Amino acid sequence: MSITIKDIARSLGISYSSVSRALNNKPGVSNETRKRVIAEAKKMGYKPNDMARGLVKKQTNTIGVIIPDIANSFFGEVTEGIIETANENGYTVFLCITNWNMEIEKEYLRTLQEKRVDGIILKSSKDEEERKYKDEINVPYILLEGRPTYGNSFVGVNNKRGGYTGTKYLLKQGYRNIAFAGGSKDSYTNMQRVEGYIDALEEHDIPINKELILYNDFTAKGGYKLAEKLLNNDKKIDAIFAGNDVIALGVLDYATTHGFSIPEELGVLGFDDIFYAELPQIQLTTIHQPKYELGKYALEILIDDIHEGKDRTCKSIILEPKLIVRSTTR
Amino acid sequence: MSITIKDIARSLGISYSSVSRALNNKPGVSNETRKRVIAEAKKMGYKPNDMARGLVKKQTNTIGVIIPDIANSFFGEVTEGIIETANENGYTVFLCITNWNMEIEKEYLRTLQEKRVDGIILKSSKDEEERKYKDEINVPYILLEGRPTYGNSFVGVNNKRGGYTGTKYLLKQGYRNIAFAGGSKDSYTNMQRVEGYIDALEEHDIPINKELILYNDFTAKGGYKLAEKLLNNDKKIDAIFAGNDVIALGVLDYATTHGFSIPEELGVLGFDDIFYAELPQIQLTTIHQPKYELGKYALEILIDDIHEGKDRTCKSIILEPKLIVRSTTR
DNA sequence: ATGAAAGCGCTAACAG
DNA sequence: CTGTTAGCGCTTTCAT
Repeated sequence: MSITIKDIARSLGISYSSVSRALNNKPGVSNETRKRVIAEAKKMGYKPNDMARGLVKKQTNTIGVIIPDIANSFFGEVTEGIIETANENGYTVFLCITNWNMEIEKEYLRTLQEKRVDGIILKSSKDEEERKYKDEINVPYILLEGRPTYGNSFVGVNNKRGGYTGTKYLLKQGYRNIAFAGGSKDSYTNMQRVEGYIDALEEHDIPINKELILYNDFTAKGGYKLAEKLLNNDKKIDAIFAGNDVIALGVLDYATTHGFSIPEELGVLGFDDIFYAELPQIQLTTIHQPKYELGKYALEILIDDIHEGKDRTCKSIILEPKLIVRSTTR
Repeated sequence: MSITIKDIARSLGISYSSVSRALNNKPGVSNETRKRVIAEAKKMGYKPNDMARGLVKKQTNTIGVIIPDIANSFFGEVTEGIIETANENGYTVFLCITNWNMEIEKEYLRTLQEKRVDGIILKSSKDEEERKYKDEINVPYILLEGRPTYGNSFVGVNNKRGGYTGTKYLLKQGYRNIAFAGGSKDSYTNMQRVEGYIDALEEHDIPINKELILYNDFTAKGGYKLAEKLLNNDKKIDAIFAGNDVIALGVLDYATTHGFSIPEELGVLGFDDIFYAELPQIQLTTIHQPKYELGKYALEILIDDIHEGKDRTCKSIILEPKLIVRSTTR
């Protein structure tokens, strides 16, 4: 069917190991034969078989990336950083989308290892579960944006700091009754943001009201529902810190369609700084995360881990988030 | 290093072909041994090697997807449809992002074939080039959203119809001096939309003004630049039909920040209906494409092609786009 | 039902 | 410099 080095060896009347050497730029072939081999290979339309090669070399130049949701442009941008950096380094990536489903996540972990990927970048749907993977994962893997685990490399931002910075800013702008519209409770990053939020309030001697800290999921719909719960009563909430930008979009949706004037009557703060946050129609004040860089660093560290092999050191990169002031806060 | 069927055969004192049969649910093993094998495999933490398997079975249960840009949520949603459907069918996908770069695209085509993917879904960065791939691609592949090519399966929407429908609507709403802010000239889909636009104008005996049909690329920045060119003069343009939603966002950006009242003074129409188009702050009137379905059908047809093998028939699915009226048109 | 053996396409060690 | 050979881990005949 498809043509192999044996075919081109036969066609040239030489041994196929010579063909292999020639094609791989290995020493041990005369320039003469090397040229002939390369020419013949091209002529015959030869395409090396990576599986056969991988089988003997025990490496595939392939990595697996597991993320919960690609339509969310936060992950879209992170993924872009990963894939582009991977390609620059000669790796191809298997992209796996879990839809925040742990069963699917585990299934992927299995599949990727059966495909013998050289490494895995994982954003777990349930950060707490990550620790249990230790024994199940036998290739280098790196945790992305979750809970740093002992013994594994990690890349993420300082979420607590982000929560703190954002809340401090809202306070400084005169907001006093600030709610938190979170994503999943299972999300470690989400809870870190909440902790930062609490820290800032306490620093200002504002009592923490549990009823103002709500969770749903990381979608616009979730944000809409939370906004409804928070605003459709007499709680007099004057600002909502959203667990991420997509949630914030949902909050804005509810608020604008229900007559809240923004930013005077209600301040809205997001987290991530996705592309759409800066559209003139949105102008969302938010905590910026360096998304592309997150992906880039994740991949670079993973490659280091792969090269270091069995006794790799555990690396950790924590980037600092940054407040971006736009128009949804006064 | 990693454990193999030989290891588990040795540990059980049986031949490794029996192990293979047991693990693959093939006949030819007693239930007794089958159970023992499965238990032992689990106990030893055995993970089958897909490369070895693929080498003999000549199939990888892997497909390659090549798209220009994942950050654009149009492709994000299409990709989601592809990946989810792939997984449901037991396939894993290599995701390749070309950044609209033809060199990278060709490189990917090579790499994917060396990885012996079972099939490829391709959205080329330059639709015209697709035809040249015939000889270079030796696996089933399907064209996504480009120019249907003789001899290949295809999935896309009726772009001409979309351009026509949108323009007719603008006309009906009383807009008369309608410009087209396109993406790349190399994009067949883009040009089809332009053709539909022209058809509609001609039907109303409105002369075509080439100066009102401009091209840049499929980004918000591109849209912003085109809007500047179109609006910053005395051309009295009263509506802009954008090549896609992201372009439309750029157009809206320019228009709002330069004091044009929308939709009275200027109507804006997009194409795609990405998630962000329906945000209350945006409310973009646009031509809806069934994105998830596009991906889903693409994958399903590809699988059919793969199963049909050498003498596969060429299938083609053309979906109808649909006008969604929101607030950027009167 | 089980085992032995061939072979998928390739790399790498070993002779010559 | 070149050819022979032994695997990589697995599936699949073919015997037994």
